[in-house]
Amino acid sequence: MTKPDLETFSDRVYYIVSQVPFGHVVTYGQVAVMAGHAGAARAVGNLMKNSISAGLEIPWQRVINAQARISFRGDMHRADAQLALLRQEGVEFNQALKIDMDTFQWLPDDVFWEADDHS
DNA sequence: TTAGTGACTGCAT
DNA sequence: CATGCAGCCACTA
Repeated sequence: MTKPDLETFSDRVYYIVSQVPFGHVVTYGQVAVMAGHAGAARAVGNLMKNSISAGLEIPWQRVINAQARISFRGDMHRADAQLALLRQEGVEFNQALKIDMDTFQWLPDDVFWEADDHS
């Protein structure tokens, strides 16, 4: 896979999320690591939120939290939409609204970006 | 340049 | 299993 020469954290995040396969999910923390900024999970969440107002067309619904659940810390309206979208993709939720990560989590073989020591 | 913010996390209660 | 809380971090005003 040839990855674009993206410099900024946000551009990398948007690129990574755009690569998540239909019917699969990734966690905020996972995306942060893949973008070379482990620990920036919270920032990833902010970017997903911004992506909407920015009008970016990315599969933001495929990004969930480390508990394998949709984050309801944002507005419920968005959470409901996310749940519906994922179900449409075939992603299944158990009674506790949790996703079976062994089945649906996207674990790419390729390394996107190595960890950034500074920046 | 600085302070505030939040779609996060892991650990402790 | 459910809360609470203190780090963490890029983005914005």
